[in-house]
Amino acid sequence: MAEERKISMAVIRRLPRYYRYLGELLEKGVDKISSSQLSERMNVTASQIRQDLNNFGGFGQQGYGYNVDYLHKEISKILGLDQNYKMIIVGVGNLGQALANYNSFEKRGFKLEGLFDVNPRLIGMSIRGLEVQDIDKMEIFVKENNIDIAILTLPRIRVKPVAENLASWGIKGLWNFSAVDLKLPETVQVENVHLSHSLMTLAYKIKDSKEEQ
Amino acid sequence: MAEERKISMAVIRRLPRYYRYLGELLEKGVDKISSSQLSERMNVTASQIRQDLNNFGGFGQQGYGYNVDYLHKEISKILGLDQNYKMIIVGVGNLGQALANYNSFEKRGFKLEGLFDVNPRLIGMSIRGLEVQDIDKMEIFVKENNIDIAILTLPRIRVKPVAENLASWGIKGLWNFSAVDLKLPETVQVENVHLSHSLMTLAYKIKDSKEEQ
DNA sequence: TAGATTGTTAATCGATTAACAATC
DNA sequence: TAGATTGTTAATCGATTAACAATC
Repeated sequence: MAEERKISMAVIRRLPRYYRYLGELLEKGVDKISSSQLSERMNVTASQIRQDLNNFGGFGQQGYGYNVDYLHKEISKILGLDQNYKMIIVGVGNLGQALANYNSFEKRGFKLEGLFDVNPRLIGMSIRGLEVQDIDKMEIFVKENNIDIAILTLPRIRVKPVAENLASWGIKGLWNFSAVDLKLPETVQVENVHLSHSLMTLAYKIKDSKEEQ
Repeated sequence: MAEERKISMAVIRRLPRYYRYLGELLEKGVDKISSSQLSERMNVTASQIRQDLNNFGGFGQQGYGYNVDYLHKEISKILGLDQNYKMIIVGVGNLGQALANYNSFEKRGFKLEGLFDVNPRLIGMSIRGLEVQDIDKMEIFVKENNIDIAILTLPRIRVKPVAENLASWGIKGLWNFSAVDLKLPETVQVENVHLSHSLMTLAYKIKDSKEEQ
């Protein structure tokens, strides 16, 4: 009964990249690929690809390789992309608006259902057919519509209480764009996008490359 | 002479987080902290903090701990935040506009100097005092103004040639928001922000947490 | 001085790579 | 069948944690 598991985050974070490359191959009409061919394209070792995939099962065929379409579908299942997710955006400032205008998330089953803000100037505004609502209405909305994911694009000071509320209302995931580390019950999954960290890392890389000459 | 180096990216990517926590402590007026106090706040081991810092030198004092202000400044130097960086945004769609409106980057020395797009409807538009310019004018602009960093927020198909041009014009870093892996001469440093990857990872975490119950 | 906490070495743990037997 | 390539075990490498001597 006891499923051996606990796959490392390092592996998981490589899956979207495999998924992307396989999608591109699919578009090009390539129907089979070996781990070594893929490794060359992706600049990783063939060994790593096989190890990564074999965490989830044997998707290939000895002597042949991997069927691109099949592997692509399997990875999408592993990542949970065969599901649909209902999302809301909390904080409709610049970044929130930008994400609201993205339509590519919907292709993968991430459906935007609501927009919320405290700012009266924004409330009532419409983005891609959705009206920005007062954040006071969020509790009822989340509960009634069974929202899965909240995109947090609000000022860092306001994030903590909002996240805690959302957690208590049964949200499953938070996509957090604020420079705050959230400590929440483990019923809620948090994925952080720390843009400032990323930019600082770029600064380091630039500095470091100069020093190497 | 031979400086022993090559610090792993794992270490580097933790530095901005240390930097952030130290900044918060500074705001609170805390002037000293031990690795174990910091480790508790940050949810990492004290040992890791000391190891990480000692890659760059001894910033603490036995029996005392670390001076918050000093350590904060030192980390900022390590990351290269004591420098100024001139940036441009290439692709002034939703995300490009959102980033253009961010003012917090400037506080750390990242100065936005120009905006570029191909879309005639966007050209001439003004964001925070900067006019969107035709991408044709980018070469001269980058060279004349010694631009350090280009923020790439353009459609994935257009990224590759633009990145290659920028590289040849002497840009030092690319902050790439498109789902493309760039292969460029090592004079150019690339930092990717793959939002779609991040969202897929969140989907996995949600799926995985459900399965665990 | 005694107590505290660093800097650093050594031990452990995990992740990546290499190798090869299994098998299509 | 022979050739190719996977799945998987074993070897290596690197990163994290533990331990403790140095020292403030």
